[in-house]
Amino acid sequence: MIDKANNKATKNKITSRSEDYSQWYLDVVNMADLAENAPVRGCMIIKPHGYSIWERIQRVLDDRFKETGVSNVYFPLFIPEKFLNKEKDHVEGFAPEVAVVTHAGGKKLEEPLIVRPTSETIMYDTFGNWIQSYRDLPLLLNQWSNIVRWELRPRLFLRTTEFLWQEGHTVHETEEEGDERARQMLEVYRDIAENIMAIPVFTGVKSESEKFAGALRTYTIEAMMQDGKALQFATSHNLGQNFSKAFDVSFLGRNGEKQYGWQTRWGLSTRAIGGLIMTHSDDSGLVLPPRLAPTQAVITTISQSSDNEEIVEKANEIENMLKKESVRVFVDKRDLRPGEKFYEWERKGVPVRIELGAKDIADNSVVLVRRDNGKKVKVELPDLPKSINLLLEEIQTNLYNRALEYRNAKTKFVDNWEDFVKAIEEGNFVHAHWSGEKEVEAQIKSETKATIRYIPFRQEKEEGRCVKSGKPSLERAVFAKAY
RNA sequence: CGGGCCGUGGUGUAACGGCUAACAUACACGAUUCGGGUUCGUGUGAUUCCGGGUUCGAAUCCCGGCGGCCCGACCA
Repeated sequence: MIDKANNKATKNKITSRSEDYSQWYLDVVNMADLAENAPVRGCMIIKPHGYSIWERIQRVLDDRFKETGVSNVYFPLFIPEKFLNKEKDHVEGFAPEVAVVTHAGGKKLEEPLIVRPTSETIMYDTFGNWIQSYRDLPLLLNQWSNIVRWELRPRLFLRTTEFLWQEGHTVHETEEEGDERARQMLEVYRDIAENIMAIPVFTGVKSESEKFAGALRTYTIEAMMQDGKALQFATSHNLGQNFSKAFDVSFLGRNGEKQYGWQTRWGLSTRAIGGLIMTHSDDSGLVLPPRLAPTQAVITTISQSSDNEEIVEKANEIENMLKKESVRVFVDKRDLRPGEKFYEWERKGVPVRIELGAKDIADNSVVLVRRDNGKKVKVELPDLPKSINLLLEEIQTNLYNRALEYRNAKTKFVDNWEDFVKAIEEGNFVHAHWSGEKEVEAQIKSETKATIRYIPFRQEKEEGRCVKSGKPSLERAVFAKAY
């Protein structure tokens, strides 16, 4: 059963430039069929480091959310079907992919329940009751949950039928305040992506046809994967009053009159893990940036039965020494051949390996090996805490710079159709003038598979002509083939 | 729902219409070894997806079914 599930995952690929990652990431992640004979793929994250990468992301994000005044809540998994129907764009966007519960308790339900594909409807139905006055605002909430979307084509990590995410929902008194919040949260995501996950991202606005179902505006951060395709890493939506009017999220304003709230919604999902893998990993396995890694350093003992006890004791000593320095460290004292242990921790992406054997004990030192470039360095034991912290930061910076360099090389400005097609073909972020027309956008998509990833926030006004239609344009949109 | 490819031990593959369906890996036992996946031996494990047909003879060819994967529409 397990093997069968693994096999399916193996065929559902995530790739780097040259390799299929399937073989090794199964150590970190396991795919499970949630139901026999159903095209369902969930994504189960096992915990080789004591806790998962997703939990690390949760911790880091939660801290940021709290800093901005957001509280956590949890709403039900099942949503009465009628709720979904209240907002027109929203229902049109999600209806095709919701899973519906029609039977329960051995009986047919009078009103079907849907398994949440997102929680706007059930939350906003409640928000109306919670908010009475402008004094109740802003309402700043976040929910960590799983959701289900019956996509036609699931893809490991990037588009699984069930996935984990965080969805933030806020209500504000004014349009300006709402928009500011939407942009603020986008900035939080950018910060996490770049400074914690070492993934350089671009920020901007989605085009009309790419925006969230029911949103006024969708802000996005986009990353470049090693295969030249773009990945929408996270989004933040300014919902305007679309939902507040549909669900009566209203309050008595300062002027004594009834007003509708201005809402935002922002989310980041387990897709981010897919982005992480596809940004940094190499053919030997996962590569985790130190600030994110659940385990930052692993001490591998190299021993024979005669000196094993002494070496393990030393390893524990070093472990305690590093824990005092807040290094997340694990001791691998298993009696295996060294090579076997080395390969295993490499595959799991631990940033630094600390090798400890008889030779090291003899001269009171250890050997540090970097995951990002494989370089080895011998360190005197007293210098270890300082060296390892420096090394972890160096790896973090190196990973970011490496990804940034790659992305820069994969970002092009073009001004005619021929160059556009070529640049898309080669897998680039392509800055090009666009007439702003939906039809042209659709035509470009059908001819090249490229979609508008974002329209940059700040750009010089520049006169140009749409690469496809030739019509005048004042700004560039950024196109790419995307996941 | 359309287009393409494919179904062989647990897994990954091989086998011209012809020998007991082969190899690798995994697993079990024993020995050996330990600063980059030690080595050797022994062993367990397949009605070649299902049903029919052609043939002296089918994993292989034909028909039907079932199932899977990839590409497209949908999408965090």
